[in-house]
This record gives sequence, C-alpha cells and structure tokens, in this order.
Amino acid sequence: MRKSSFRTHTCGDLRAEHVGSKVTLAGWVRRARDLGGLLFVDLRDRYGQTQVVFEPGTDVFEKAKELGQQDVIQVKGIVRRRPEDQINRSLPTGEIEVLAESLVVLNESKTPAFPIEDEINVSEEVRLRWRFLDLRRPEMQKNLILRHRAAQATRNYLSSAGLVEIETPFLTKSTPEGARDFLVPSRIYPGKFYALPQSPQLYKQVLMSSGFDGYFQIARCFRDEDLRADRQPEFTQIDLEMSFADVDDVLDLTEGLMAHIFREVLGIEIERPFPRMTYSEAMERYGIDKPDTRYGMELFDLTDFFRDTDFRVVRSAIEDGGRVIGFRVDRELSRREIDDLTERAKELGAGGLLWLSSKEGQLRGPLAKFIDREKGLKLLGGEGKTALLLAGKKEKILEIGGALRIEVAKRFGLIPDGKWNFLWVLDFPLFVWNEEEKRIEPAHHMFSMPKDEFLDYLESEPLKVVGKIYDLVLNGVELGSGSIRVHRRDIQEKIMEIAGIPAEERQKRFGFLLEALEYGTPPHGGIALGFDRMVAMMAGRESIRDVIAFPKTTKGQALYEGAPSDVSEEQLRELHIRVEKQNSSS
RNA sequence: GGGGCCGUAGUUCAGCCUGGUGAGAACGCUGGCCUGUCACGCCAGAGGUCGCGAGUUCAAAUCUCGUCGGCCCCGCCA
Repeated sequence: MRKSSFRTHTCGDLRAEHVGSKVTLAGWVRRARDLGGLLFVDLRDRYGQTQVVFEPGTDVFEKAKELGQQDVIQVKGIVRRRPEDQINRSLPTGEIEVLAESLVVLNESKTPAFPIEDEINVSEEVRLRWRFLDLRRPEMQKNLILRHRAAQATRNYLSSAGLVEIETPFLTKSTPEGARDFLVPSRIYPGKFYALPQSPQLYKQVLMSSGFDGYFQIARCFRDEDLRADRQPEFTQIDLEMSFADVDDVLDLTEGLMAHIFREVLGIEIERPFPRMTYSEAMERYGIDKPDTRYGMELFDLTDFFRDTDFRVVRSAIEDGGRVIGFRVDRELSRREIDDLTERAKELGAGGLLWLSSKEGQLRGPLAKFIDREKGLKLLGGEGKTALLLAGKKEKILEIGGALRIEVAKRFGLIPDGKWNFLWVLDFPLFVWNEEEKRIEPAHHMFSMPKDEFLDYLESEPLKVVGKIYDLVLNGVELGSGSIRVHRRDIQEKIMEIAGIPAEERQKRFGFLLEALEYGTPPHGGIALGFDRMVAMMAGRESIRDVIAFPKTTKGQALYEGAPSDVSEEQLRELHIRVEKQNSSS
C-alpha cells in the first residue's frame, strides 16, 4: 500500500483485528447521520467505507455537526468494535467503527449536482458536465481500474512474448483514404497540416522493416466520423505487429493475449482455440461479418422452396435473380410484434417482411395459402414457432436478415448471459465493388496480402481475391481486425493500382512505406484490437463512454472542459488560418 | 447527411394530447427536534429564464415553425 502522511489506513482497511488501535483516516464524507446526541459519518475513499462515530460533549462533536456530503476530512480516533446488534454485514468494515478524537476539514465541498452513489438516475449529460464527480462514484472507479488492469495484463503478456512497446507519432501525415482525418495546422509551414493518426498502421509496418521483430502499443487513434455508443473520435487500440509471422502465428498470439487478460482481470478461463469461420460462411449463416454465436436463429435459404410459388412478390424477386431467406424464432409473435419487425425490416431496406406460423396444424400468415401444409409445418418444425422470411436482391437480403436476427434476439431477450463467444472470421475479400462510384475499392485497407492461391488473379479478377485478413469477434462485436501485410513493393503497387490510385499519388502518399518495402522488409502481419470496446464488455457496459475517463458526447463535445472552443485571433494568425463566420441570423 | 426519443426546481420526473386553477411530487438543500444510525426519523422552509428564438391567440410550459443540446439507429467509420 502506498504510504501517505495523511492517514495510517485507508477507508477499506480496518477490521475487528484493529480494535483498540489508534488510527488516522482521510476521505470524503459520503453521508452524515446526525441523531442529535450522536453523529455518524460514512467516510469513503477508493478503497472502501468506514463508519466514524462522534460522541457529544466535545469540540469535535460540534465541528462534526457542520459536515456536509463530499467534504474531505481527516479523522484521528480509536478503532472500536460495534455492539453485536449494530454490525453492518454488508460492509467489509462493518464490524468496527472509529471513535473520532480529532477532526480536520481538509476541504469543504459544495453540494454536488447528483449523489455520489452507484445506483443513480441521472442523465449522461449531467454526468459528463460534472465528470470529476461522476468518476468519484465507486462504479466508475471500478471501470477505470479494470481498464488499468487490462492494460497491465496486455503489457505483461506481449512483453513476455518478446514484443517491444514503441510509441509512434501523433503528428503525422494525412492519407485521405478511410476515415476523415483530424488535422493540425502547421505554424512553421503556412497552409500545411499534420494529421492525427487513424491508426499506427504504416509506422508499425516500417518498424518491422527496421527489424524489431515484434511491436506493440496501446495506441490512441483519431477518426473524425459520426459517433455512436461504441465509437469515440479518439479511441484506444491494442496494436501489434510481428515479423516472420503468418495467419496462425497472429491468431495464436492474440488468443493467448485474450486468455491472459480475461484470466488476470476477470478470473475467467476462455476456451481455446477460438472457432473459425470464413467471411462468406458468416454472411450465409448470419448475414453479417461479425456473427453473435451466443444464440441460434441461423439464416436459411428458401429460394428453391419458393421457386414455383404463386405468391407474386416472392416469385418476381426470385425471377429478378434474388433470393428468399429466413430464420425461425422459437416463439409465437403477436400481430404488433410482427408489425414492428416489418417496419424495422423496411427501415433496413427490405420491401417487406413475410411470416409463417402454425396453429393446431394449420398454417398462418400471408404465405400460408401458397405453401403446401406438410412442407410448411416441416419448415416450422413444431407449434409455437414463427418463421420470418425476406425476399430480394442477393447481397442486400442477407444483411437485412442478419440485422433482423439481431433485432429479434435483443427485443425478445434471447441472448444468454455469461457467455464469452470469441470467433475468428477469416478470408475477407481484398476488394469490393462500390456501386455508387462504379469502381473497385479496398474492402479493408490496402496493405493486406492476398492468399497465395489468389496472387495470380489479382489483375484478372480482383473482386474474387481473398486476403490473409482476419477479424476477431466477441459476442457479435468486432473486437479487432488484422492481416498479414504485403511486404513486397511490386505486389503493393499492384494492389494500389487496382484500387485506382495512380503511380504519382502512390508515391506521394505512401512513398515512405513503399521505399521501406524495397529494402528487405520481412514478411509480417498483425492485428489491432479495440481496447475501449473490450474493456466495456468486460465491465458489462453498453457504452464505451463508461470506460473512458473523459469521453466526448455524440456530437463530439467535451462537456466538462468545454471543447471544442474558440481560439484567439492571435492564435489563428500564427497558424495562417482565417475562419469563415457562420451566418447565424439567416 | 437522414430518422426516432428527450429537454419543466440542484437531480429524476408529472403537468402538454384537450391553451386560461397559486407550475406540482420525490430525492437533495437550509433551519429546528432527536444518544446507535447505516436510504436514520419527525417538523418547518427556501428553491423554477418551463433549453433558446419567432409565430398563432385576448391568453402559450401546453399549439406551429426554427434553432441549440443530450441519447439511440441508418449512412459514414480503409
């Protein structure tokens, strides 16, 4: 325990064995209960809570009457056993109390905007405005301490594995692909800008070229995109890269890291090896590239089943080259529930939602009269079940089905607690077709190596090329993404060319990487894991804001310190920046 | 960029649909009483630009439009 000249023990230390000893405690007044002739104070710090009792007839007693919540005080006193019938079993320190002999008010506190307690009903806006008070709540302290321990476990494990922690720059070069960059104007070079890194991707590859063999960093990343519960403009990744590594090497190290973190921090043993699934299998079975395997309701294909149906909507969808897919829910859905889901399906871009159920051996739902009864019952597999079906264009319909499957699972509480279903999704395509811009673009990023058997198809059929790319998924959340990288300039240039980047551009933006690839860069690969998401899941929180000390709101504001903010004319002048004033009167 | 929910005492909310009554409750806060509390109890009290702006109306917390902010979803996030 850290030494402190203000206290002999923390507020979580004292037990029956300390009875009779003279102690000094320091902490925050959680609550003062003034009984008139007797006064109790619950004194709290990060470590716990201890009851201090003030008895009448002394100056100390009179002074204690003035105490308010969240005052910081120092108390000297004698530890004494509480009367047998006054023991508080719900408190580790509940067997004892400290009889105060002296009291020093180190600092008074104004009345906080909300109670400093775990179970509070306060808007997040107010919590963020008063973040330092919010973080005084034991629950938030627990979250951040859990985060700290996960970071420690990460450092220990990866260091033991021989990886070297190396910091990479925050002031770096803007590369317009991917997310929007945060820019930092250069004072020395008018009109030029640094960019905050979206990830240390290029640097870590160059470090492999330098021969470090293994690198890691708990790295801050910046992306100027719209925010969500699980997305902040700045976030943290466990970033790692290894030389002379192929897919299995990275997956194996990552699994080891996850197992270590979960063991050290939560005391949970997770099963290894993690299951693996290809991207195309994930899309077929779950309609998403990050399947939540904690529950079933897998998608099935009914295109052939309905090929000759008289149901016009379905038939025309199939004739247009589309598919019919569906999944089965093990319960009956009310009219209202189906309407809600239909609306959701339409929001997601479906034409509509079809359903089928049965009652006393008779099919029900809009499809009932178009399906042979026996076949329909077989499809449902029993009473009390509902099949939800979608028809439409191939690519789109699986995604909608996948999203609807998740919606159903959430809405009807079909997701089991206490499961940690890790999953590797492998073999992502290198390129995808962008229908809006009518061009090929990288599906992931441009530095991933094609699988050996696809190298020859790079030029002829780029859209068929599968890369050595892998995503780590936990309970349906994408925790991380990585790949084996291209380590040869000729292949790298080819991929960039296919992605539509002209030679001159390639040199301008990625010259420093391409150059390194010409000087003996070894085969290498790695992964980046979303640290905030991982910690949030470990802490059982929905939002990563609950595991970040000072997060931004969904509109990118820092409510406590008040950023972004205006800057002085002088600052702008130095940076050679003129701001166009928004016309607020119009 | 689009959609949804929300904005009324310090906090969490009711009131709004169907305009007009002194804008109310709980917790917190302040004062008083109380010697074994631990959500202490009892009594009394203070506390509100109804987010902001405009409009409709004799009259707006309430209706309309705009705007700002919080949360969630879609797009976006290599």
